[in-house]
Amino acid sequence: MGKTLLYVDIYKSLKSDIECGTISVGNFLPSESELTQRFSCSRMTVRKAISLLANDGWVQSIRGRGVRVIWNARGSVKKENVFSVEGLPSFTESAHAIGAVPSAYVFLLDHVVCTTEIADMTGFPEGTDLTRVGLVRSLDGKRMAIDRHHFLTSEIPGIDRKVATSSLFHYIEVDLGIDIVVSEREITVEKPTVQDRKLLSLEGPIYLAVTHSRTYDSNGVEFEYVESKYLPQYFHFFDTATRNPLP
Amino acid sequence: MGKTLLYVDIYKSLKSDIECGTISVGNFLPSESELTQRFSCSRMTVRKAISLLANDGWVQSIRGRGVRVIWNARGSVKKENVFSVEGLPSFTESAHAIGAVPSAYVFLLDHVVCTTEIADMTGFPEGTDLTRVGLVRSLDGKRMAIDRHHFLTSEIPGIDRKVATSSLFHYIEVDLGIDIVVSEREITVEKPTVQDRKLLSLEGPIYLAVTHSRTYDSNGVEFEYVESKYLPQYFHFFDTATRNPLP
DNA sequence: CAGTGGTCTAGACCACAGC
DNA sequence: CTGTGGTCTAGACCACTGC
Repeated sequence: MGKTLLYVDIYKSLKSDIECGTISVGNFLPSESELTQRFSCSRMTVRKAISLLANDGWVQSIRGRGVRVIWNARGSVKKENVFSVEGLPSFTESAHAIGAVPSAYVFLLDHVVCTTEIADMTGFPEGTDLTRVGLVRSLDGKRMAIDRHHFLTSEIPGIDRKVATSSLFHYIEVDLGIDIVVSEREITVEKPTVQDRKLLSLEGPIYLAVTHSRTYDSNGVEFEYVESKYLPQYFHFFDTATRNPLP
Repeated sequence: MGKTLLYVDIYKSLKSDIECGTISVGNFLPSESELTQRFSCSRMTVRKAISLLANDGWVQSIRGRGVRVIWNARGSVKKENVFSVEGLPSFTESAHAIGAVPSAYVFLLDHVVCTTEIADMTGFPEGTDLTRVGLVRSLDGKRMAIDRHHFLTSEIPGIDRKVATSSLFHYIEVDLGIDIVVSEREITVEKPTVQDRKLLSLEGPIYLAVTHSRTYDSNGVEFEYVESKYLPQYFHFFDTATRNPLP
């Protein structure tokens, strides 16, 4: 399946060296010229691989010195019992990563026509048909999050209870053959609504971690808008930021 | 200061076209070959500029078709009265961006030697001298966040109450001439401690949005570890994620 | 089919760090 | 001074899109 992209090979090789400790934190990667020889490729290909590592927060390039491996938060938290919200893994993938058994309960599944109000919120064109899916996510039987999806029905047709309960990501990526390419996400902290309280059996005062995101396929079409609300103890988000690009 | 980097010029030019609506959401940028002619440069330089736009979440490349402008959350919230936690702006910069008057109260300023426990938390080497700074941040006189900094004293010496109260970022970047390059950040939602409650005058049950981050300079040295706790109504975080690089 | 972006090569000059 | 990464050129072939 996997076409062998040269820079992906190099990326994986270097990342593996870092994860295994062959190159430890604070030390430098082999120089670009050394890597071009080792992999028999051009310098640009090596640099592409290194830029992937840098974007992931594994390394930092220092002009005149080399490329240094830096501390990476993901490594140290990996095996703890927290549900990590990072990159674009599916709920099921994230659950398996921490050895928990995921399940889902469908509390909503219907169709609506996109109104002006919904269009403002979701970014979908007015008048289009949207599939709404409401899910309560559980880990090892304990309810921990609510997902409220809006799907563009023309792109993601045929969602039923069975699909919604198993894995929406799997259905979209494998069954429909759609590439999930990019997602914009906004994180806030809000009080639960009355419905939230019922769905998660919340009692007393509490706040939820809320994410709103829009997902695009490889054709640049937005096909999903989703609001997720997490119980605070299950919410963990990692980010790597850079301060520079535009002076 | 402003060396003219070609790809930064192209980046700014295209970004300006998008922000002004010259190229609106859903439409395509000029093709790479057209841009190479317009800017009299090689294709790689154009692609570098486009990759910056893509990393910022402005556009999405679609093979065989072009580069499409996509909806961008930052644009629609820009002028609202929310304090945006995004990229690596300083507190003062973010405050000015929404037209609010920032202020700070120093509740802690001392030195400690890095113990094993602190080293685990912050990532600093054991035995080094650390400068601790505790701040309560206010917007227009209303307390909204707590910052607890640990600075590597050897890299960031001379922090006093005056520096801490005005702008730490300005002191580090301008006065000390240190480039802030990259920062790793973790976001969670937690209950306030007793001290948090006193500092923010909190009453009743509430949760805070918490970020932990490590900041590195251009030499790859971690010089700052900071925990920030925000009142929920002031916390907004934006992120663009991609699902691909490593199959 | 022509046009697009994705990958890749083989060079070049520069700014900077360390000796 | 050498070696490093940062920028940039001028090509090439490929996979994919739309006509």
